[in-house]
Amino acid sequence: MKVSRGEGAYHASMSKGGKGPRRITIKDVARLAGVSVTTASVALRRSAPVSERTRQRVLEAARVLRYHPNRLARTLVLRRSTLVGLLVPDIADPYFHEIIKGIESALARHGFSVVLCDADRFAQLQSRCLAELRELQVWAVIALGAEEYDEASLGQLQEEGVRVVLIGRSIPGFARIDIRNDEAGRLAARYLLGLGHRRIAFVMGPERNEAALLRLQGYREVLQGAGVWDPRLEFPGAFDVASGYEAMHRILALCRDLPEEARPTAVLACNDQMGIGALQAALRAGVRVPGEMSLMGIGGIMLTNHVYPALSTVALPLRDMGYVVGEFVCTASDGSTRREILAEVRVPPADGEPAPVPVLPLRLLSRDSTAPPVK
Amino acid sequence: MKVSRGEGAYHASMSKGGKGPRRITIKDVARLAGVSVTTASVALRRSAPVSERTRQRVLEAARVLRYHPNRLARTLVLRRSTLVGLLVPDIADPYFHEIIKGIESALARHGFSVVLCDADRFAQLQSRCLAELRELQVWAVIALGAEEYDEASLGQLQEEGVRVVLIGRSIPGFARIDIRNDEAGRLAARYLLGLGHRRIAFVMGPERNEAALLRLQGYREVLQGAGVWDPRLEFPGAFDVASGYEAMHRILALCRDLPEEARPTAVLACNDQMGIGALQAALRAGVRVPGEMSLMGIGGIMLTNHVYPALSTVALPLRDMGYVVGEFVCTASDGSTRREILAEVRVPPADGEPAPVPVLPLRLLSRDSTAPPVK
DNA sequence: TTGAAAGCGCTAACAT
DNA sequence: ATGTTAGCGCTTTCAA
Repeated sequence: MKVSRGEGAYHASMSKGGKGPRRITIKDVARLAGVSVTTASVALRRSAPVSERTRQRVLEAARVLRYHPNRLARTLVLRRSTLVGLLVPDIADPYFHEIIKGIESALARHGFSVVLCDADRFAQLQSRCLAELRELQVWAVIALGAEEYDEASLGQLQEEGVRVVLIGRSIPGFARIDIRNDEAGRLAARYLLGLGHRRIAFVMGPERNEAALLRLQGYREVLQGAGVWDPRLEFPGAFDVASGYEAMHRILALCRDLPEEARPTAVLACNDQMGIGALQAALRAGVRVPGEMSLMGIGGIMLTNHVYPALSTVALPLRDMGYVVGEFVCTASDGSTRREILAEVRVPPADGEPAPVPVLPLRLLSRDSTAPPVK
Repeated sequence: MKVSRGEGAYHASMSKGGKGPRRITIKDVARLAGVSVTTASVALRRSAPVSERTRQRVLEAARVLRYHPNRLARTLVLRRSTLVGLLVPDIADPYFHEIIKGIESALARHGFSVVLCDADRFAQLQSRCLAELRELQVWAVIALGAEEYDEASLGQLQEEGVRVVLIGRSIPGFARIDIRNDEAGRLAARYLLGLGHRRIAFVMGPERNEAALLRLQGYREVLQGAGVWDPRLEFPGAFDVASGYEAMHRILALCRDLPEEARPTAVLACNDQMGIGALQAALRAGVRVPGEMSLMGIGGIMLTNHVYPALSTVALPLRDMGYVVGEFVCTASDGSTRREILAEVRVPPADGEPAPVPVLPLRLLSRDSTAPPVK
């Protein structure tokens, strides 16, 4: 069980751990540097004054031994974890990628690590994931875009001091950060209107999805404002490509039943995935895009640029938002945990505290799938 | 905020932790059940015989208190982590999604959690990620598809007893699991040949990417076997959509310089992303697909089904492979760590031990982007 | 069958 | 400036 300068350290290690060499601990560093464990710790962490000479000795020992601190042990004693749980309904959903990257880069800057939980669209798995994260003593949980949350588990976590942040859905009592979804809907609708379209169909998102509802609301507002809203032009969808495909089928079917002037000339999909599905359905049906029909999505995922014709869309500041979330999780003090942050708009000063809300602009990407309607 | 019958337990907690309620520990459970910590532990883990009555009492207490064990503490004392590091060059790359899902489901079955490290294509970040994972005392590291690995860090990790598994690249001394990339190349080439194509261009992957090289090799073999291989029809690429786009531009330029009969009639991209880029470039250039040019990819990512026309491809058993990797990491005993596993083919019996290699078949997906060449 | 004690790797009082 | 002691939450000897 002795270690230090390595002669036989390897040998001794075999005794306890069972298999594999024991890892280097701060004890080894201390021994090699000829100081106490405390001094080694202090020298390494600069948490108290140490003579420069000893500090160098300790650092040198750590270098030689390739010492890396055991973060689990540190967490245990400090009662401050560096693990953050990321709950995502489907890692394959491109909508989350930029967000995750943003989150990761913020967390990395602060020395946090990400535990990934792909809940795989199952509500039941979500509870298990949350239990797992609790066992791992995570510092925070960031929950992405699920329609349904296990509020009880989430609540318990928060009770226990874990920061919980929701994206894409708000539940009273929980912090939430999101982009301005309603504004995205408005922006897209205004753009289509500006192009000259009057009959603009909408492919909706999942019924219980708040982000989807907000985008729909934005669309409605603008169309109503222009006096061209028609509820019959709103079609159900579920955020996935297939449902966009189906929706477009229904839209085309409707077109056949309608007189020329009553047909929609543009389709706004509540997200890019559905926009891409719709595009595919239109092309397959022989509909020219944007010649006969303009199509657009919301989101700005890379994919929209990789279809032909490239899909117009509203680019959401997903990565920046992710970054904000990461920063929030790392820096928020306990009191401010229950506030909402909406990018793009400064939240009303909730409790006098200066709102830590960066402005994350939405960008309209006018590409090849949209054009003025043929008269 | 109070903890069941918590006579005073809660109170005591506020003293140390600083902020937030203390989490329930096994001590609390023991106290409530009126037994020692040891007995509580034993009852919970069934690690030794306990009277049924006490066991029930402990279980009940744990239930009431909503006790969840601290996995970090357990790891510390048991010297057996439940964390597995996942090193991925780019979480947004769809190629990894199914693999990750497979890995996750296997790991979850065994009670392991995933620490995600998005190395973001930077070799330098990779070292930091690896250091981070070591600090987290991960049980294993699964490294996905990087061209370049920090072999030193990886090696040290393995020295320390961490299981290291590589996907998409082999380094001597490390375990590796992958699909049969060469076979995928062969399968695609044979299919195109079978369709009647004789001049088949190939868009290559990154030069140092082993999976890419193997696919290229399979393609060459088949074409050479048929006596139709032409090195001038091999174009550089980098696995991303943009490089597929560019490659197709070059191919089309070549077509203009070539006499009718010497022009390629099909393009095989080394992965789906480049196939999609090539498709886009072709469509944009007014080339009919598959009328004038057949296009296909390798991989079988969802995306191929969401472009128009749907891209033919070779579906790789990515999810299954991921699952195999996960299982491997959880179950492998130390001795077998340095073996290679290739799906689809039984590895040569390395050391007499029965090869734990499932057969994961490749599937050719013949879709709308490929057709016989026009004569 | 149960409990007391020791210790995993680390850090923070509190001495010295 | 440095070392001693205690303890984070847990499990496992080893006694009782």
